[in-house]
Amino acid sequence: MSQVASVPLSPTDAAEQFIEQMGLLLQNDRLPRIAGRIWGLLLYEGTVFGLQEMADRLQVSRASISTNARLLAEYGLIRRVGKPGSRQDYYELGTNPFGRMLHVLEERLEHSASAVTESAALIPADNPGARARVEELSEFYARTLVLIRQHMAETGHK
Amino acid sequence: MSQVASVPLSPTDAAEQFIEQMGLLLQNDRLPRIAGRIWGLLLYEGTVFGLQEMADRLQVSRASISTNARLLAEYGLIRRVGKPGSRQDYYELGTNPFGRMLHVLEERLEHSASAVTESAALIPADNPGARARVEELSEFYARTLVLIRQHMAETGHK
DNA sequence: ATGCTCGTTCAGTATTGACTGAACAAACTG
DNA sequence: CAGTTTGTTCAGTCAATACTGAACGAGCAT
Repeated sequence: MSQVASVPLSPTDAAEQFIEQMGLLLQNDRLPRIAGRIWGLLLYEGTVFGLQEMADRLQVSRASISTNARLLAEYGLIRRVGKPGSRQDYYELGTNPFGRMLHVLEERLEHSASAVTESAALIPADNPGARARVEELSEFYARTLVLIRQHMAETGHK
Repeated sequence: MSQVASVPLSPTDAAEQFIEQMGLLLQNDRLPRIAGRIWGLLLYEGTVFGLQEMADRLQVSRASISTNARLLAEYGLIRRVGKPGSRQDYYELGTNPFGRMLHVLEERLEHSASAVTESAALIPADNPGARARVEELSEFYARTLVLIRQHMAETGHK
């Protein structure tokens, strides 16, 4: 008989599963897979990890951890912290990480929106149809952007 | 002196510029660049285009147009139409294309949300901290999903 | 100093996925 | 019928980019 209902896995398996899931999931948002795994690890464990420690745990080169941890810290999803008596770099979850995710989304949308708006401005006046259609797209982006911002304000994910 | 204010380009240049912009922009959403260009072309011109015609205009193989036009039609962003007396495939903008974009976003979010929810269910009960954190992420996705759906309902982009 | 322990950088490799051209099938045309 | 126009499929190529290992540099420890 096969298991139908979802059954808790062994502790490490559940962690692995989640970490890999995050690797794939953040990859959809154009982050390197390793960045997603780091994020998954820190979220799952909820504690501080050293750079070397993460490299071992995720079976990945130190170089990759270094690069991707800095990337995530840049985005504010994680934060670099010090540990007294150690000269290693440690990382932990950032404050309000979900808000930071929305922020990243917001920035991307902004970028897209302004690209479209600029394109619209370049359309010759003798082509009102094209201009109207492109402006409609531009407004669509603008509305979506407003939506995200409202959401951030309302949920405290500012 | 360099041009500071945005000046309308020649008709074809404005089109090219916008089309290429769309190519890059949709690429951010994990669509092939050519799909973005097709979308840009149909949105800009607002008329019906034949498959061969698009291949010529975009300087791209028929094979690519075929594949990517079908992809966009799948997403509902464009629509395949017939033309009396011709056996070519023609394509035009779909109805409510912006709503379809939101729909695609919605589907992706759904997928991510359920992946996270399933992962949470696999976490052993003796690790309540991890489970709580993962569930928080799961709820974050759920909230965002609700937001998108409200937006779709409100703006008529259903 | 000398040797460690770190993190970063960089050149090279590997992987992924987009794009193409050719071959094909189906449906038309004469 | 043979020959054309059309769309699709597929194997192969190309391009982008993630990842690695090695080299390096800075700071510690002894």
